[in-house]
Amino acid sequence: MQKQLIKWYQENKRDFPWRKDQDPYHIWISEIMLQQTTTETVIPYYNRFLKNFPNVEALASASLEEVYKMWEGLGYYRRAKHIHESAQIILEKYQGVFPYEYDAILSLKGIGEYTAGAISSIAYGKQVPAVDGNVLRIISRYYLIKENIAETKVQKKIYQIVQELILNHDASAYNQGMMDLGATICKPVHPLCLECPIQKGCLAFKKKQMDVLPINIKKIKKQEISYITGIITYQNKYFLIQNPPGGLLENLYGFVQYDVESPYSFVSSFQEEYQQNLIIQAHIKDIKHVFSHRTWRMHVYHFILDKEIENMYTLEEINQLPLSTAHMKVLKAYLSSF
DNA sequence: AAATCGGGGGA
DNA sequence: TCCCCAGATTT
Repeated sequence: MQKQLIKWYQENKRDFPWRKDQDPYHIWISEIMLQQTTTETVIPYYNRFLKNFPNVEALASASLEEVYKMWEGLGYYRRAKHIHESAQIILEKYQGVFPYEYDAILSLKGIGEYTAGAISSIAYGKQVPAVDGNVLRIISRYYLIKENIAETKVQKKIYQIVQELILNHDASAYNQGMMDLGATICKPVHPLCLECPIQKGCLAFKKKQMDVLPINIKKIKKQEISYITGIITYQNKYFLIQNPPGGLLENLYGFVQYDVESPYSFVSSFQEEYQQNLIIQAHIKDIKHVFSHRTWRMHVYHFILDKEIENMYTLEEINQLPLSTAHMKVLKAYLSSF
């Protein structure tokens, strides 16, 4: 099936800004952004990022906060920290040249087996698999693998299969072809088998099992947290905190919120933490924000301080700070409440 | 092996 | 509501 897939890819490949050349820096940035993120979402972020940080040196010499700002809204913010850290490693350890060896690439921060394979094959033409969600799904269907693709054991098996498939073939075209096939033809639901270039050898199509494969069972329990979220102002300034490293939305800025029931409890909690008194001004809005593993219910209130304290910012200053999407919603709700 | 880490879009 | 998306890292 390799030849049909590669031929199909060469004739039908999608046009993306990161497919204009094979510069490893470009491939790297795109692959990091594309982790668990759709291509349509990435395109504007990619273009803006390269405009601001055109090469490794520019990225390495930027501040972490500037990189976070470019990442604002894209999610999985550790990627921004890792990409910045890796740029500095490339500068110091590899004289600013993106490493060529697979193991060196894999050892960079934020690069796992998939991303190392994608960069190695696309930028350098190496014979390495790049097994992502698309490949797991396509191979599972093609070979009628009725095992749970969420299991490491099954993923290793599929990696081996792909490794043999790409021997003596164009791995770059194969890997990218699988991604395009998965996105446009061999989709998770309602695959377009009649248009598929590798339909002939596909066992799932032959056995009419394409709608039940792949089997992908992962248990995720989503907890729901209810917050009072405080927009705390004094005159034209807003009180913001920076999230501590290691946790959710690390290093991003946001409003204070406590896991309490009422705005009165919020005032008490704030008094205890910051030794400052607050006046409850108004209820703004209730906002629901869903993450992959938890849900926030934010009951947004406006509070007023009786003087200016540390960590207060004007709207102009906030524009320069990276905020999470959740708290960007909070700010917009407040500004549109007048 | 399971948990953690964002946000958006489709059905 | 549930699932998925060019996954990686920590526990």
